[in-house]
Amino acid sequence: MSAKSDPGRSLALLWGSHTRPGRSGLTVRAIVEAAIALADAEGLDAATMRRVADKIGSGTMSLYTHVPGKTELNDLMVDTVIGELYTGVDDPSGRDGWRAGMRYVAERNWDLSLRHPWLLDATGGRPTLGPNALLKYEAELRVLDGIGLTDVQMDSVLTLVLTHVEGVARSHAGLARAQRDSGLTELEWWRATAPVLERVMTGHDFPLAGRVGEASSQVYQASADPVHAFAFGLDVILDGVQRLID
Amino acid sequence: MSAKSDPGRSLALLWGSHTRPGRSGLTVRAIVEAAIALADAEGLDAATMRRVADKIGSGTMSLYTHVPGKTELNDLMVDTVIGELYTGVDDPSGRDGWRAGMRYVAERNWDLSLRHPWLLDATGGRPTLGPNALLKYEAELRVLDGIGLTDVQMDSVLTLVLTHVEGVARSHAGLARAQRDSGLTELEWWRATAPVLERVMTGHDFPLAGRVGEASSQVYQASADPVHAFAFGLDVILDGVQRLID
DNA sequence: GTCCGTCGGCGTACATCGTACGGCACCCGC
DNA sequence: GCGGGTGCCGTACGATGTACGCCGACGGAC
Repeated sequence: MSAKSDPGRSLALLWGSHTRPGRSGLTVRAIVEAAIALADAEGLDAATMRRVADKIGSGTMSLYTHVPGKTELNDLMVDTVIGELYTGVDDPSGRDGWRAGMRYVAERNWDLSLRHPWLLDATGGRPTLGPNALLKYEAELRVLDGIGLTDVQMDSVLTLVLTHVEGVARSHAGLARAQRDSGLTELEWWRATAPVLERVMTGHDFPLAGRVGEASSQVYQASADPVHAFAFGLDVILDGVQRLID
Repeated sequence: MSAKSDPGRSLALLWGSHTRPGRSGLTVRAIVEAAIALADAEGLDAATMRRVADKIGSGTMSLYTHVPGKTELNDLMVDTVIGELYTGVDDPSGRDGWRAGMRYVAERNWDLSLRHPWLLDATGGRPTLGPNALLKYEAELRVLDGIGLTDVQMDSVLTLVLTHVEGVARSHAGLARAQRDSGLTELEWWRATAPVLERVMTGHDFPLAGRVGEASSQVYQASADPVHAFAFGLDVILDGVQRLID
């Protein structure tokens, strides 16, 4: 791993032209798209420099001519898929009221995370100030503009909703990944776990955990239900925001 | 990496005795504690099998006599630090009302994530049904028992609050990590980034993003403020829960 | 007391990762 | 036509988790 870290260069790359080819036709765009395809199909771990290069038909080290390193490639991947969010669909602010607008924002972000689960692993750390990320911020803020919130409150509300979506989406992705890695569905895993858990828990007493856990897993048919958590949490949060506005 | 995955064995390990020594005095407890110390000091990436073994004074492969693999060691680390949550302090349900109780739960979890930032990277996937995790679930549910929520609602509310805390804690940890890795403080990074961003953004127009982003970063003195997000979000969520109860 | 099977401890080896380094060959300006 | 810069890329290094198999020390049977 390199110790370098040049914010200026990263930013310039994010905003620059990705279609200017080198001698063999290699472009930044092609590299990023190959990496995204790999990550979509097999997870972020599969988006290896070697495998990306193979997919493109170039030598591994040739990638470094166009991209400083893995970190910057990740940033490019992130900003690229963020571009999918509101292109070809309605602007979030075109909805009827801030509540419907925020719900729409949440749903679009949720869908994006389902389509690209690796997004959650690739973000974190400093924000990715690419063009599409800024476009997204702008579009989402429009929903909250002019409804009686201060500027800081607008940012806080948006952050709150997005943090919620990210959290439940991460939970969803984690479960899906566990299922893929272990080869066990949620139900199979529970069937293998429950009896051992029962045996090992004898002597201890968890009345509430037992009662509530049982009720929940009965309803969810699983150990957790991110889809339900998404909807429930969004409702509660929007109710709280309502109260903030009044 | 091995392809194995034995829920039964993992559970048994979590609940079993960690103090039974092998021939050279090596115990599961010692291994786990060394790994935690490493992760606390230098991040989860530093908790390598080789480095853990070195710290203990044993051969690398000897660890595998006591622990099936890295995954299971992570689970053990997680359940162990979860044990810190409510030991030696008040039970969350001893508070005055569910609201103060939930606030306490959120704060304890937030503190834990600050003390052990790697926790956020080590969880995810299926839940870690260790003894301390169950104790935590039980203790936290007590806060919400008998206030007019159904069992499923109790689980949903708790999940919502914990998801929020996890999200903002992850944001905090990400910023701290970026600062450590890049050697740039938040302010230094912004000073290096802002001018380039300004230059590259000419021609585009982000009126709201500019206005709101400026106002926020002025108040936070940074690109984001997880501490503020924690408090703000918690208030909003608890207001929403209040409404759910009424 | 002796012997032997079992099992804890661990050295070596392998596939995989990101990437530093340096050589080769092409292409553009003179 | 030719010299220098630059795109391309093969090789090599230090990590990682862990499979495999050897060694040597215990514990029970006689």
